Amino acid sequence: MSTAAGRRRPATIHDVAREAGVSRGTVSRVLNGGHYVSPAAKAAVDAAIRRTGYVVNRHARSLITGKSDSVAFLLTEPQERFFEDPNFNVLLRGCTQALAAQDIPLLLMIAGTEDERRRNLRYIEAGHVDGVLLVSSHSGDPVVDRLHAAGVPVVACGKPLGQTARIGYVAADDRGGAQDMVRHLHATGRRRIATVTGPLDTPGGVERLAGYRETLAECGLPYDEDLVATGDYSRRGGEAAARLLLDRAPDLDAVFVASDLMALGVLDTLDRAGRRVPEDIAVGGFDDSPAALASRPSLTTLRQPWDRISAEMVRTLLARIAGEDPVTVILPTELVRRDSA
Amino acid sequence: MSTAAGRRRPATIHDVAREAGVSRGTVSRVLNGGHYVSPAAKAAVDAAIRRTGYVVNRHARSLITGKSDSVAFLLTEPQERFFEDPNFNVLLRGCTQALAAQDIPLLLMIAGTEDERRRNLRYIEAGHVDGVLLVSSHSGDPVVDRLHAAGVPVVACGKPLGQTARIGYVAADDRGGAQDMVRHLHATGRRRIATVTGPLDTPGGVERLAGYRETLAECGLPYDEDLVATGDYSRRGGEAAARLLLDRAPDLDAVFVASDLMALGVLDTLDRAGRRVPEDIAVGGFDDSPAALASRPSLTTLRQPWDRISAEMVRTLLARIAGEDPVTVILPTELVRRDSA
DNA sequence: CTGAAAGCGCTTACAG
DNA sequence: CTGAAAGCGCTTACAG
Repeated sequence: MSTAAGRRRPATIHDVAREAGVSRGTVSRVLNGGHYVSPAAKAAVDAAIRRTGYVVNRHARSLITGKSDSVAFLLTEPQERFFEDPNFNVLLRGCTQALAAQDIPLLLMIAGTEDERRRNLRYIEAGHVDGVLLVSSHSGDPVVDRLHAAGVPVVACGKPLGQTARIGYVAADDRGGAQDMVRHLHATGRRRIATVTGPLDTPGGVERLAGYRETLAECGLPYDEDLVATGDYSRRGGEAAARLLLDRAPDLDAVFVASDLMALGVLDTLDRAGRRVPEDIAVGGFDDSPAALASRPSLTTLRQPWDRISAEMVRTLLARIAGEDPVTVILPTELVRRDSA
Repeated sequence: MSTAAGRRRPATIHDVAREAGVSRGTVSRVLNGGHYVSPAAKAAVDAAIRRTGYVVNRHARSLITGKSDSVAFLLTEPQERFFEDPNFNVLLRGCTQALAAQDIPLLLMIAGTEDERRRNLRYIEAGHVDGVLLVSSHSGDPVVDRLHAAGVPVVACGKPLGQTARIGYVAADDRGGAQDMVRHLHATGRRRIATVTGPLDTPGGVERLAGYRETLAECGLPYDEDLVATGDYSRRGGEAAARLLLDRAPDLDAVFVASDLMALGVLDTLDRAGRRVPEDIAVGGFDDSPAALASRPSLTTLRQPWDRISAEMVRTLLARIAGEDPVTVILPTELVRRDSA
């Protein structure tokens, strides 16, 4: 086939038509589902396609259909955090592969700077992609509104906060996960259960705190503000929050931390304070990141179903592109028991 | 502008021409560099573009130019390893951003399975991208030959081993980095310096070992096979290699490990064996991954210039697409001194 | 410097 | 079921 050096002029629909002895319209019909085509014609075209090694020219197709048959994966600032998050890789890989199964390429777009954001929005608003998989942690991110205003199908990863526009999203069950963890801590005898939350302008911050609070009530435990500290999803933030908690409530016997990374910081602080985990204080994380396994003690945590999240994002985006209404998908998390609680 | 719901029919070159009072050919000339256009005409067209919000239809352009103005980032199996590698993120992000600066979208392609490989190759060979940024750790990867045979411009990350085809690549100076580390170990008084290599069918495996060996000679130290163990870039592989080394050469006083991840395994083994780092045994890694900072003791290691690697990959690929010959770029690493050596 | 025209490779009503 | 034809939005020699 492709023996000679350099690129050969690729076969066109015209070559296939000549080879098969039919018109170009018939070839096109075979390419697009084979409706209104006789079995004989279809067979001839299929054979001709094989002989000529024909592959459709997507640019020509897109020019006339007005669709690009491609999808953007758009990461808005601050992307650094995501690029350090191993879960992000799982998400990106999952989306790429789910799209590839439908022969849809994924365009990776990073809107870290203002300039990049302008560029990417211009590209998307020009109709160069059929839809957008959006990863944005930014509450009230203007990108969401811009995309919505442009009429571009969008599916977000996680609930977009502070949005008026109704856009579809796929998220893990943050609240349910938090409930599972607090129930577990309670069931193993803990009664002074503290929490380190995520930033309260993120879904994970708000929802996991809500789940914590609800389960406390369910277990007949009082809600005590001294047991609640706000973190920023960083390891250092976890350290500081744990110091604050230890200071305000030295008698605490468990901490539910809204992310594994922060939980590592909590472990550091507890270690320095001479508190043993889990003997004195149980620690539960969230994410089931690789660090959860590597830490000492290994972390009891909640696994987010990133593989299912990516699959659902792609599925619902394609449905949206096909004209369906935006939907919300909430996927369950799974409690992973290790040594810390 | 884009107020109403849904997508508006976007402006075409025709609209711009009418608005500016010139022909479509003139608009096109302005779009493509403004050569052979009078200042007055150019000004009129620029104004019309601004008024109409015109954005070029890339499909139409590509159809006629035969170029896609897009580039693939192709990851061949086993991709899992790369997706766990934080350096991979830096590389991917760097490539995306360097391309974005030229308004060239990056198509992310993962060829993990045979099916995915077929799909991606078909897409690329059909001429749907102008070039490929290739990340392949596989010695003798057939993808390289296929791409070369198809005449698609390619730039690889790291030296492609076992290839007859001459393709361009960008790599860190593995050998020089290894030399720096061994010199450092020697300069700090170590005389029984062992090494844990990477797999010997990878450039990092081969080159870092070569650098180790050369520097031993340079320092007047004998090359002793008992001091060389082969790893597989995994933490467990590092553990096992260290046990082997300790067994064969209990008097060793330093280990140069060809990756940080393996170095963590080495630290585990040394810890269990009761050897103190760095007092009894110095340990040097390679990569400067986040784990290098998090480990105890923190790891002395070699930083790979991933930001420069990505920039050079994009630069040389674009040059190659423009018709230049393939080139090789070797970028220096940097010794990062921390606590382990 | 500029316009008119051809043509890139496809899809899709429109007749038959 | 099938062919002929129009047209998607652009670029690029070709005349002027």
